[in-house]
Amino acid sequence: MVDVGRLLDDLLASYGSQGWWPAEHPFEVMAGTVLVQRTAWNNAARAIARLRSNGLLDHERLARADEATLQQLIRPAGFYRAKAARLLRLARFVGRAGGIEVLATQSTVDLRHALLALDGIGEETADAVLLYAFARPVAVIDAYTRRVFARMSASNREFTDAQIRGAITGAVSDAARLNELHALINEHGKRSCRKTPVCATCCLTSWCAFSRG
DNA sequence: CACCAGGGTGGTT
DNA sequence: AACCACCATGGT
Repeated sequence: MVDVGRLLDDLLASYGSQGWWPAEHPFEVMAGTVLVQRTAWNNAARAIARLRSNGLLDHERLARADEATLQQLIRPAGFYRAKAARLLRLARFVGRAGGIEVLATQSTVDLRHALLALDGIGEETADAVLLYAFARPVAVIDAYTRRVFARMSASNREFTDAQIRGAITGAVSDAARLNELHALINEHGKRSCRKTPVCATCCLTSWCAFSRG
C-alpha cells in the first residue's frame, strides 16, 4: 500500500502548505463545498464573494433568500439552479439542527449521516464539510486521490475508497494534516498528467511512481 | 476550438 | 455494477 506519511511530506516539500479552507466561518465553508462542486475554485470564490456582499453567508438569512435571486448571485460558480437549491436545503438543515454551534457538538458519525441525507451532498462533499468546516479527522477522497493511489501502487491497480481511507487515516490521524494532504493531492493532481495509465515525462515531483524517474 | 474544474443525481444497460 | 446525461460558467 501507499506510504501516506511520506506522500504528505513529499507533497509539502514540493508545493508548500496550501492553507485550505480560506473562510471565516464554518457555514461559509459549508456553502463553499456546494459551490465548488465540479467547479474551479476561482469561480466558486466569486460566487462566495457575491453571497458575502449580500449578507447571505449566514444560514438564517440564506434560508430565507429568494431562490431566483440566489441563482443569479451564484451564477459564476455554474450549475446555478442545482446549487441554489442545494444551498437552500443546506441552510435549512443547519437551522433545523439549531445552528452551527449545535452541529459542532454532534459526533462525526452522526453529523456525516445527517449530511449524507441531504439531496446534493454526497460522500466527498460530506467529508469535506466534516474536515474543513468542523475540523474532524476525516479523509476526503476524490478523483485525484484515487488516481494518485493507483499510480503509486505497484501495478497501477485501483483501490477501493475504503482501502484508501484506511491507508490515509492509519497514517495521518489529525485534522490539520488531513487538511493539507487533500489540498496538496489536488494541487498535484491539477498539474500532473491526465493520461492513463502512466506518463513518462510530465510528473513534476520526484516521488511520483508514474514519472518513472 | 476542445477540454476541464476541489460532484451529485437519476436513468439505462 | 458500469456507464450515461444533465447541471452551466469561466479559464486555458
